[in-house]
Amino acid sequence: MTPFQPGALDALVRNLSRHSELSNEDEAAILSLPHTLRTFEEKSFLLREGDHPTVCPILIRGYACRHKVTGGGSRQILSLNIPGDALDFQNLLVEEADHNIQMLTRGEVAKIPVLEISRLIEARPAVAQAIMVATMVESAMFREWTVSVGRRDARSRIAHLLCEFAYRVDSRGLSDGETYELPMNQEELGDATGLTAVHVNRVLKRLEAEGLIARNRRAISFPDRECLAELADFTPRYLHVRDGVSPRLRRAALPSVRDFVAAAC
Amino acid sequence: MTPFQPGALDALVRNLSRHSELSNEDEAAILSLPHTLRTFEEKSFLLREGDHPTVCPILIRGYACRHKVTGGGSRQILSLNIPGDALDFQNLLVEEADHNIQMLTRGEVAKIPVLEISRLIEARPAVAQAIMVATMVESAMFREWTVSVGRRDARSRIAHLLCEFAYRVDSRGLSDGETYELPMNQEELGDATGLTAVHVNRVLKRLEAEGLIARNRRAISFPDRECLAELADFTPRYLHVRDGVSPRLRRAALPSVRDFVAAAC
DNA sequence: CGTACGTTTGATCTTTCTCAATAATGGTGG
DNA sequence: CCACCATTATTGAGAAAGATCAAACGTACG
Repeated sequence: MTPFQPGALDALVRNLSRHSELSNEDEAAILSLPHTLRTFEEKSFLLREGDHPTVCPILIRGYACRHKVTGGGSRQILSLNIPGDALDFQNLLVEEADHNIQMLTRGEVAKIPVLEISRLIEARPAVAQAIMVATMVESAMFREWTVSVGRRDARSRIAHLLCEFAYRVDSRGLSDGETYELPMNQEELGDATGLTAVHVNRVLKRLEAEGLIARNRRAISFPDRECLAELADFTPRYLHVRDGVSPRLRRAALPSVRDFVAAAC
Repeated sequence: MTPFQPGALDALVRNLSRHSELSNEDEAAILSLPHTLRTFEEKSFLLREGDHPTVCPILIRGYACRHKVTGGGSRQILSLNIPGDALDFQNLLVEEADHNIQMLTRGEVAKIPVLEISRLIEARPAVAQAIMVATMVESAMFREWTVSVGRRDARSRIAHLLCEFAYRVDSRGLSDGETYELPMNQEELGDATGLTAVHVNRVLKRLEAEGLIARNRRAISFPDRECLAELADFTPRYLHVRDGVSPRLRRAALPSVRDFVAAAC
């Protein structure tokens, strides 16, 4: 457990800035938030249903997910978290957490005392607003996730998850825009999409055979991104990114991405 | 359009008080928020994807839902709204709404200027907190909805929707605790649960044959609530109601409800 | 009384699940 | 380096849940 690791919260700033305008002072205030850094192993829980959280964990490195388990024992993954995500704005204000947060891979987490967050919110309205917006955008992602699970077939569902993951990773500057290391196995992909691992496998093989994705172990790339997005019914409006994705991607953007960027200007 | 209807915002206060502690002054401040009242017909849109909302609509009478439509034209209903719900905290801070809000029945809506909400939030921290909490609880409902659609079979899914609806209506004192007028047809029930109307019909008939529900047109009652909740895998923790439901129901509560209430004390 | 809308029912077809077995893959200890 | 183990991926065959298509039946309402 390392206290006050300078630079650890860069990713959080990059995350919040995607949706909101932050001044240099705002950014500096976030970066200097007191926190402790800790490594968590793959599959370790950061929060369990029923807990009452007292610190706010920020994912610095690695990947995590939110999930709930039904009475029958099956699991539904509700969202993926990538570096820079605040993992617990969702539970901060309620008595008991209603879902679990679990690491998908080994990674590092910065924990900020809730009190410090409260202080920052009071001192800096722009930061308060940015946190609210980030939380709302998270809700928007939950909604789109429901649409996928409820109304898209297995192929679109998986394609949609891949598109969203790639888009989010890109918009935070975490990828080369070519290849994405998917932080989960086919079982977990099934739990995320409401399918079985077996069916996930068949769909992935089909997408591969159709030339829509290329795989090497868990690394995935998209030879024809536009076509995949079309099939996935992926429109990034719900991600509410202010300026679209990185310049590199903006050039070669999907039509829907282009529209979105144009509309946002 | 009637301005300043006194008493119209009672329902909002009742809603916010379910999760947060509000002083008499806080409640008075909410009740005296300037607003206009308007009637909306069944199926009319209160908000469309792409809109930028400038007022905050509060549902006073009648029922509404949030939904998204896929590229293929199918609809996924994401949540039901009942009197007292603020319909648009979710979109207030983002540039473009990412989903639609549509009346399920005829009803009345109070529109509060966003500016007035901002003022109130600045003046009364407890109200700000209550609004945040209500928004978080809404997110929790989105998540549970996803679990239903992703991991429960048709029977449990519909049963779950019925349990949640009844519980929410009860906890806001909008029912006699016996019979519930479901504000939607079987097509809409299908769009909410990710099923077809035909299959919804078959499941309803089956639940009826099993004695788990009784129907008269759209009015539904639950002869064996406990058993239905069991089958639905319904645990109201995610609704984060502070003191459980009305005293009447608390007496005859489901085991899960009872546990929840006990835990909350 | 006819029209529109919603419900109900039957027959058939598809998608996805389940069960089961086999093949890769990566890591471990010897 | 190799044998062994656990985990994950892949494939096949059969079953089941739910979708689709089509028609009939009610009921409210103009």
